[in-house]
Amino acid sequence: MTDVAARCGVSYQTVSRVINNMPEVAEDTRARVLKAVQELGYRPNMTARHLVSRRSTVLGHVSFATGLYGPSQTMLNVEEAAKDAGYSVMFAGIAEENVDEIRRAVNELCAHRVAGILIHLPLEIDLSMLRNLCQNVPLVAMDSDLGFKTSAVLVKQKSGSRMATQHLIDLGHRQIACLRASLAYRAARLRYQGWLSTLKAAELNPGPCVEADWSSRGGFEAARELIKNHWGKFTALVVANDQMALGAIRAFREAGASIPDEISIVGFDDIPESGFFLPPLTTVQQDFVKIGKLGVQCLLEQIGSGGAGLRTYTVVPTFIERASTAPAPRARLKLARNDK
Amino acid sequence: MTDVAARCGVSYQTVSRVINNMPEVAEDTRARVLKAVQELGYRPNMTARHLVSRRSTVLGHVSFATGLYGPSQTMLNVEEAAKDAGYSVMFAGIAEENVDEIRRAVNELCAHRVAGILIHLPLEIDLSMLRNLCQNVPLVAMDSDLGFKTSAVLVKQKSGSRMATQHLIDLGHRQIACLRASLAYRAARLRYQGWLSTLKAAELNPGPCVEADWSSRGGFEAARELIKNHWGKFTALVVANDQMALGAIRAFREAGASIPDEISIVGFDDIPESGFFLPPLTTVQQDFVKIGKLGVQCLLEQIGSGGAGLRTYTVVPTFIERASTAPAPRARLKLARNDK
DNA sequence: GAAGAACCTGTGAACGTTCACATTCGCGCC
DNA sequence: GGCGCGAATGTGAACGTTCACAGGTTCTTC
Repeated sequence: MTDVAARCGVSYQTVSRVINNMPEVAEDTRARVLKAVQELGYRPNMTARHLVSRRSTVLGHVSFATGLYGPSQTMLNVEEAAKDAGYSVMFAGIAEENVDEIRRAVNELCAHRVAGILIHLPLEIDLSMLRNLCQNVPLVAMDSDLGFKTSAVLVKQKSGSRMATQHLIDLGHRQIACLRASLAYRAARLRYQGWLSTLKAAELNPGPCVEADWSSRGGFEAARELIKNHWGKFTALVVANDQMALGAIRAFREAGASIPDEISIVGFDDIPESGFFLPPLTTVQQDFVKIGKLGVQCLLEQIGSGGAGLRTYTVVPTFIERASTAPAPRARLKLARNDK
Repeated sequence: MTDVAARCGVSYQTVSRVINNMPEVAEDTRARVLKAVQELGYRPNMTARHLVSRRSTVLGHVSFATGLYGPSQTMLNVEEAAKDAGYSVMFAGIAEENVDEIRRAVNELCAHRVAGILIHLPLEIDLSMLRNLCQNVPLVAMDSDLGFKTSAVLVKQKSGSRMATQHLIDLGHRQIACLRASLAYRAARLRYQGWLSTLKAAELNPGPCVEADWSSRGGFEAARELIKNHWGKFTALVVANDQMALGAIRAFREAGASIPDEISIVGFDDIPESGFFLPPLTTVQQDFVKIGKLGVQCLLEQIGSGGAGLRTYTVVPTFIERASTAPAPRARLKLARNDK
C-alpha cells in the first residue's frame, strides 16, 4: 500500500480510502490510485485488515468428512452463499465422531478469528463444551443439537419420515419394516421416530427394524438380514437414506423379490442418482441448497446483531414419488377385484 | 497475550516462547504461563502471527462446486492431509466454468495470503493468467493443466480408460461404444482418447460415441440415443463415469437389453455405490485419498523449498471387475461350443 | 576471583492495515 | 478581508504477534 501511495504521491490513507471506496476522495486522485493499484498488482492484505479492524470476512464450517452426499452438498452451498455475501469459508472436516477432534477443529477456527462458525454435526452427543470454547463467536447449528441454545437451521426429519411411512400406509401396506442408521445420529433417530409414530398413529404394529451405517454396503447387508430373519413379515420398507436403499434393492432383487410388486421401498435424501435406480426410488428430498443458504443467512444475521437474538430456521423436506413403491400385494388383489 | 503476561508477571515475549514451545524457558515459568493460558482461555491470534511472521498456515483449494463425487472427495482428503500437516484449508468453489470466476476465486485466496494454492480444475481452457496472478504463491495443479509449468498431481486417466477398453476386447467384444463427457474436461478427453487409441491398437473400428454431462440423467438420455440410433452396432460400452453408467444401465434395462448378457458396461471412478448397481458395475477406480494427500504433500514441498523445483506426481487408477461385463455374445457361443 | 559461557528474560521495532483526529485548501458570505 | 465551512488529504496510534537483539543471572573454568 505504501508503494502505491508513493507512486501516486499521496498518503497510504488516501489509498486505503480508494480501496474501500469511501466517498471523500477527489475523482482524479481516485483514478490515479486505481491505475497504480493495477500497475503494481497490489492486493489488499486481508490478514492485516482483519487484525486491525477486528472483524473477519471468513466463516468457519465444521462438518463430517464422510464424503456422504448431504454433508458435501451442504458444504458447497454454504461456500457459495458465503461468497455471495462477500465471505470466504474455512472448512474443518471431522473424520471420527469424537469430541476431542471437534474441540480441536473449533479451536482452530477460533484461533483464526473467523467471524462465525457453522456447525453441521448431526450427532446425539453433548457438545455443550462448545459454548465455552466459542464465548464471543457467533454459532449456527445446522441440523444439529449442540446441547445449549444456539441459532439453528433444522430439517424436519421426522415429518419427512412420516410422509414416507404414511405414503406406504395409504398404499395399503400394513407391515412396514425399517432400515435405520445408528441412533447416534440426530437425523437417524428422528427418521426412526417418524416411522414409529406414524405406525402408532395408524394403530399398526411396527415391523422389523435393522440398523446399518448409511452406506450401500451397510444397506445391502442389513436387508439380507431382514430377508433371512423376517421374510414374510413385511411388505414395505422405510430406509434411512438413498445409498442404503440402493443396497437394499440389490439384496431383494438377489433374493428374487420384485420391487415394487412384492416389496415397496422408500429412501431419504433424493441424491441425483436415485431417479435412476432400478426401479427409480421413491424418496424424501432434502433441499441442501436451502439448508446452506439459510445457515449462512442465519449466521450473518447473528454477526450483524452482535450475537443478540437467536433464531431458528426450519427446512421441510419434500416427498418424491417414483417407482419403488406400489400398493401392498393384498391391496392390489382387492383393487383388481374392484376393477371387474 | 499481554493479559497472560501480566498475570504471571513476565513479559509478552516469554509467553510467546511458551506458546511456540521454544526451549530456552525455565520449567516453572513455562508451567505458570501454561496455567494462566488455561485460566484465561487464551488462544493465539493466527491473524497477527501470520501478519508479522509473513507465513501462513492456511492452504487455498479451488475446485468445482458440482457436488460430483470426485471433486468432493478430493476436497475432503486435501483438508485432512492439510490438517495432519498443521494447516487449515480455505475452500473456493467454482460454480460456472468461467475464467473470470476462477480469477476472482484465486485472487481472493491470494488476498488472504494463503501459503499456497491447490487448483483442481480439470478443464481444457487456458489458465495461464494464473501465473501472473500468483507471482509468489506456490501452486499445485491437481489433475489439471494450467497452461504453464507448475507442480502437479496427475491421474493417468488415459491408461485407466485403456484398461477398461482392453478388458472388453479381451472378453471378445469387437464393437465397443463410448459414452463420453464433454471434451472441455481434461479427464473426459483423456478417457475418450484412451478408448480410441486402444481400439486402434487392436485394429478395431471405434463404435458409436455419444456425449453427456457426467450425470445419471445425462447418461440415461445419451444411452437412449445410442439405442435408438445404433442398436446392434455395439456389444459393449465404455462410460466416462459411474453416475452416467447408472443412467445407461437403466436405459438398457428399460429397452429390454440384459446386462451383461447382451451388453457389457464399464464405468469410471468407483463411487461407493457402484458395487450395488444392478448389476454391480465393473469400473476403474481413482484413489482420491492418494490424490488429495499427494497434492498437499507436493504443495508443502514447494512451500518449503521456496518455490524451487517443480515436481509432478502421478496416480495410476485400478481396474475393478464386477458383474456388468461378460464375454461378447458371439464369444460366448464359441465358449459354449468349446465346453462340449 | 574474574572471564566467559549458558541460560533465561526483557525491549523495541516491525508486519499492513484501519480508525480517530488533525491539517490544509479554496470558496462564499457578511 | 477575515471568518467559517466543507471537501480533500495527511498523521499517529493501534491491532496481536514475531524477530533481532540486548540485558541479567548463575554456573563453570582457569
